[in-house]
Amino acid sequence: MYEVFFQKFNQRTPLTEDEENFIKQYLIPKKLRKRQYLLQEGDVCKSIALIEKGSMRTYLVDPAGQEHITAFALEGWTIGDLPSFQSELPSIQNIEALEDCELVLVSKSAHDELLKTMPKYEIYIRLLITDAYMALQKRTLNMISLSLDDRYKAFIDTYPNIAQRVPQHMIASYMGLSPETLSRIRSRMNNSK
Amino acid sequence: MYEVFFQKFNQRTPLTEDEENFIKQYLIPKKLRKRQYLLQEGDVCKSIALIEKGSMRTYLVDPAGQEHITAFALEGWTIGDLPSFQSELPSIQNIEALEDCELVLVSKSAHDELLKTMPKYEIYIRLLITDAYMALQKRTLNMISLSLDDRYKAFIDTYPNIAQRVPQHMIASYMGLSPETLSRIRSRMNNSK
DNA sequence: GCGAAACCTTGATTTTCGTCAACGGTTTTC
DNA sequence: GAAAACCGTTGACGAAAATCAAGGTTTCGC
Repeated sequence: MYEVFFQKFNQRTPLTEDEENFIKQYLIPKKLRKRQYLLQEGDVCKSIALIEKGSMRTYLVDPAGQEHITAFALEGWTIGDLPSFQSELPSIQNIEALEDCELVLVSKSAHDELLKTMPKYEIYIRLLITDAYMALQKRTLNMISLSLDDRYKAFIDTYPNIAQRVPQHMIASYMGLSPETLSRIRSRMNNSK
Repeated sequence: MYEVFFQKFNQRTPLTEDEENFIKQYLIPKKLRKRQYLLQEGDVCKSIALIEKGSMRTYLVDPAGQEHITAFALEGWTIGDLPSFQSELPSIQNIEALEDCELVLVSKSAHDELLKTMPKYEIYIRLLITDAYMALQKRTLNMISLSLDDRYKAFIDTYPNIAQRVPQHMIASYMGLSPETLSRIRSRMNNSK
């Protein structure tokens, strides 16, 4: 239990056994079945979650009622809606399990307490957010500067395991495309090689 | 000198006078004339910069040779290329002064030293990156889910001062549009009200 | 103060992607 | 095990934005 959580933590910020045990007090395990929600729009995001097992998606519903996937997450990734988590205001996003999931939750109060009492946790969080920021920036740069074909290639290269486990129409949604267009990109790529 | 820097710092993490003086040792003032560069692609981003006065842009040149503006920054904002700053590897972005600028630089070594010795600096950086992440996420969500007209309105609402100080073709570039398309959006908006 | 850039707009044409629709194959579900 | 839902592909069409081109205005540099 919590294996992946502490593996990821130690990767960035090595912990003693005592420190691990101290943190464990604050962690809450949670299981979600496929299609269950960790967060629904309108609710406050009360926890950030590390995925021990399974996969999830975050999505947004636009004014026209269309869904747009904004993030995928696999084992070892941390998810949550940061604006809602920070502000304790209702979220506009949804987070749903794509497969049966085992999660480790850190509630807002636990998070605040750990930030206050444990410098290593503060460092860990800073590194986590820094990485998230850089990944998001890379995504934004790709979105702006690459052709569709190259964006799809970049996605496959960066996240080969997502491409395998997630239906294509969701990848299209993540890329901001219609499923038909992604299908055509793929057939274009197959023909030209 | 450093007024804006400490105003922003104190806003998030109040400092005593001694603490301010401690940090001041690490700060380097720098002036840039319009069109001068803080960072050019291929170089390592050696400092993060707070803008005391002036405005800047960050841009990327794509494989086809086209420029894409990825960020604007005004007084009180902090800029730099995080992936390059963190990794000390060459950057793929350029940061250029749009007006004459007065900057406050924190070098990588100063940054690392401050992180190590001063918990309040660590907190400040975490909050800074958290805000940057949330702003970038909001931009990404808008990009994916809104119509062009609404995206432009959202930009104007969020950054009215940028819209005033920056040429429209740069805003078009930031939004990933041709200048002509942005011009037509604007005339559409004027006609319908 | 004058010439040259830079900037914004408008029109005509082309390209690209979304939408609509139909089909076949696979997986779920009861 | 059959019906239903889901999924990916393909074709025809239409809408939206890019591109190309030209003209008019403002700003900048000397």
